[in-house]
Amino acid sequence: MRLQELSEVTDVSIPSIKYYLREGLLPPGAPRARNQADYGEAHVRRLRLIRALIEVADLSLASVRLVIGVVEDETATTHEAFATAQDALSGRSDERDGTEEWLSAQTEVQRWLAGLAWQVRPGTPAEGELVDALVVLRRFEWATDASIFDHLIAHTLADAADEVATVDTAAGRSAQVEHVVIGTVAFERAGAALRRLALEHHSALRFPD
Amino acid sequence: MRLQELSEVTDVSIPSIKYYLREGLLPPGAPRARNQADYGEAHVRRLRLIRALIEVADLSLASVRLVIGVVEDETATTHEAFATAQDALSGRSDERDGTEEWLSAQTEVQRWLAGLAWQVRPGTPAEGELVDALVVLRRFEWATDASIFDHLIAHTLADAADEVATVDTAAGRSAQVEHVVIGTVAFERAGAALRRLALEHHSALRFPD
DNA sequence: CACTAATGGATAGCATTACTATCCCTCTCC
DNA sequence: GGAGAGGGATAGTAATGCTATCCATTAGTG
Repeated sequence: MRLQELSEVTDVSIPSIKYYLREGLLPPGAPRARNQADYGEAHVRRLRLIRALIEVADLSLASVRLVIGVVEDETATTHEAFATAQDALSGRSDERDGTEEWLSAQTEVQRWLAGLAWQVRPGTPAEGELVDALVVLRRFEWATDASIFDHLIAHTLADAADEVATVDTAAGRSAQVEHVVIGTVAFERAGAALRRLALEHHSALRFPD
Repeated sequence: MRLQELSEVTDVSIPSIKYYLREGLLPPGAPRARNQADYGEAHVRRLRLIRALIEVADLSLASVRLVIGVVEDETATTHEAFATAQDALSGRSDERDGTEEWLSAQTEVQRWLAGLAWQVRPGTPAEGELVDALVVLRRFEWATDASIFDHLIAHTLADAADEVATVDTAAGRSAQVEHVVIGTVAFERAGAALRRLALEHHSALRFPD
């Protein structure tokens, strides 16, 4: 497959593909000659992964690079790879951490998480996102402690179990990581969208006017 | 309250506040004199809303402007205001719409949504986000139809009902919209974070190594 | 009443991100 | 043997979200 065909199949412009090649997000094609390269299914898949991360997960190219790094790393254990990928998918910057207000919320979130006894690393970006959410809920007098999140636990845990169960143990590490990444990204977006539709539905029921 | 104090209380720099004033996101303070203005609680709240939308919901200032427009509009009905706010919170661009692949997924999503019989407007950004998610799931052979989202319905609907129930009917329109906006933003972020932590937990259980 | 410092208003500059465009020369393939 | 695709390099660009500087005014401070 030549560059132009790759561009047509994936609906990504040639300059963009060249840019991704320059940035090392897309591996170079097999050099058929000094200036003629051959691209295959792997390149199509990689481009689709990049576009999904940019368009659906709203990641920066820097975060996309991290995710791809995990996908390409065949040395880490399966669990390590999944955990690192989840971190990269967050796209969170830690600029807000460290204020008194933030640290107070962090202490509360950590206390609450400890009560769940989940096997998660402390200090992950996901923990930081929970803290961000609690800070906002506190500022607007929605909540004071993290028990406001209690009702999310049951179904979230069940969903996650189902999603982890779909991982094909016979597949290679890269395919497994890619599978989990796509699942995370797509269901996160779908869940948020469905949540907003459900809010609209219930608002229609409660406020018919 | 003077500009500097407002800046200190909200932890937003003076140039940023001036910028928000220029952009009309923050209403001007009460002019105590030709070049001295007085800011109050409403300005603190508004700045917190802006920062929450930027930092937690990752909205652009253009989308923040839309949300604020809804918050300030006292003429719309409660339900109209909520629905419009949900649209603004999406931050989705419709650049991807219209390809054959996308339209096919859209047809499927609309068919599936019709089966739910929810009272939602067709063509909302949230519907577009569901379509985006389905397109990705199809590309990576995760799913072919929207029934992959079935398991999300029950708890999403229950969560939304709870959230709508917390709206204080005695409060003013602006306070109600602000309440719903903050709830949507914070729980969306918290739900996604908790989902990633639950994935890590279940990955640890299934792949202990 | 003098003086430091903040204010509103205006305008310009800047850093980052994600491309996009242009050259230029090589090499392929019909 | 000539059109055209390819690689490599470099430069340009559009949008976003501030940040900096200047200015004349004026408010508190002693």
